[in-house]
Amino acid sequence: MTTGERKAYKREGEEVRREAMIAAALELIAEGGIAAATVRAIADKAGVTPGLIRHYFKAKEDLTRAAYQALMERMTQASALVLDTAPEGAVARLAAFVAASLRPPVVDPAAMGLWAGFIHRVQRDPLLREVHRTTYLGYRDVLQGLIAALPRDVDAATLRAEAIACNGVIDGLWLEACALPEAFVKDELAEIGLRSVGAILGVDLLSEAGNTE
Amino acid sequence: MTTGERKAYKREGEEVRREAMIAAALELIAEGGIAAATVRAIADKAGVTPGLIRHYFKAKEDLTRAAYQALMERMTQASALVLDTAPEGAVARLAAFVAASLRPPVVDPAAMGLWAGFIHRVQRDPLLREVHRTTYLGYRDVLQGLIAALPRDVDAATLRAEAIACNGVIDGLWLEACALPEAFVKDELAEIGLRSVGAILGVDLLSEAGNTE
DNA sequence: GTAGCAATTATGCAAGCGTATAATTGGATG
DNA sequence: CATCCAATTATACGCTTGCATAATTGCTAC
Repeated sequence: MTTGERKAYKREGEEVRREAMIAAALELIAEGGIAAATVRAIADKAGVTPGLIRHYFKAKEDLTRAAYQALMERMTQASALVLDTAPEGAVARLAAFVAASLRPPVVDPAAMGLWAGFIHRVQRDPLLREVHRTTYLGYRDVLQGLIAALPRDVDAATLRAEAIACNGVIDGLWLEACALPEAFVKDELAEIGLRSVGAILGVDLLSEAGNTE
Repeated sequence: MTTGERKAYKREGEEVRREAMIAAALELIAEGGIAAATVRAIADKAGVTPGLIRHYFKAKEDLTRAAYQALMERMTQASALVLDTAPEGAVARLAAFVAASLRPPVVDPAAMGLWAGFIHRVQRDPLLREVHRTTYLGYRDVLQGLIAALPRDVDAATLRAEAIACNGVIDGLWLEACALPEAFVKDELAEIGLRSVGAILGVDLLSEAGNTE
């Protein structure tokens, strides 16, 4: 049976298909690296045929760009989401934000592999570079806003330097938690992050965020 | 002229050829990403023919592993080198080490792209993973040794946490300096790094390292 | 010098890649 | 229920890839 029959299919809106292809590409890259995200594999995982990818994306590079943008949006949204349900008080909000950035699901080896896979292209493709720049500065601005709300008195230049420094701590610890998760005990890095950011800013974040689930 | 003539060559020792191939692979990955490091391109850059690669490396994966190990050794050696010519005094030595890690040539977009290109394989290949683990912990041990030499009184657990935190700051700032060099003015990140590490440890590193070349 | 072996080059292959183009078909429209 | 177009599938092409294997050649020992 089923000899030479054409595949049955259902028509979908453009948005649905594009998102399915982007999701499929990200999954494949996470699982097997950039090399695994071939047009055929993406089509397969998205439930379509390779030709359709070309129909929605002029070239594979365009799909790659869209996937990177989607990844960055997903990552920053996950961090910012914590603020919606965060307690009141500047110190507590900052603590919640820092801790959330250093715990699952933000800490996720797959996400780091994904992110790393794009870096080389980001360095060379101006469009990807702009996405990266915007995302990074946006994240830092949120952090800087949280720092500015602290009950302290600092000038603008100091504030900027503090935001860069805290962002650096968070990124660095995030990286290590993702890259070598078994080298640390649970929540060790979140605690270290709170202590370090607190030390940089001259604020006690640890007692305020003792049990943020 | 030169029709169908076989390539003239010179015999070399095994070590020479292996190193040439590894160097060629790293250069290609830095320039064009993992995908650019094909067997043919590597052979070309190393001045040999593709077949010779197979002669010295059972499979391309073996060459990849050797290249990663070489990269990691190169990166950590560059950081540790500063300590040989560093001034005396625990505070000054630590300051020199931190500052060196956040300035060229350690801060180098190409090196970061190279490092990122390997991450996915590191996460999956146990041999690469072990190389990563050893390198990371080795670097952190050096840092922890510098911190331990400070004129302070802390217990072992605190020392470990401090080393992790400082390593995180350095890594995070290194990452940002490499990824978005134009977003910071010269030496801005080195200064921020010194201030942050100093704040975490309760030591003033800035005045001690004002003009470290 | 010449014999011999390891180092090196040359050639070929099967598989997979991205892309182009042509043939179909689902589903709204009248 | 026939029409029609966009959405989708199918097929094919030219290239590149990693790898295997066979043919050569530079060097060294005698």
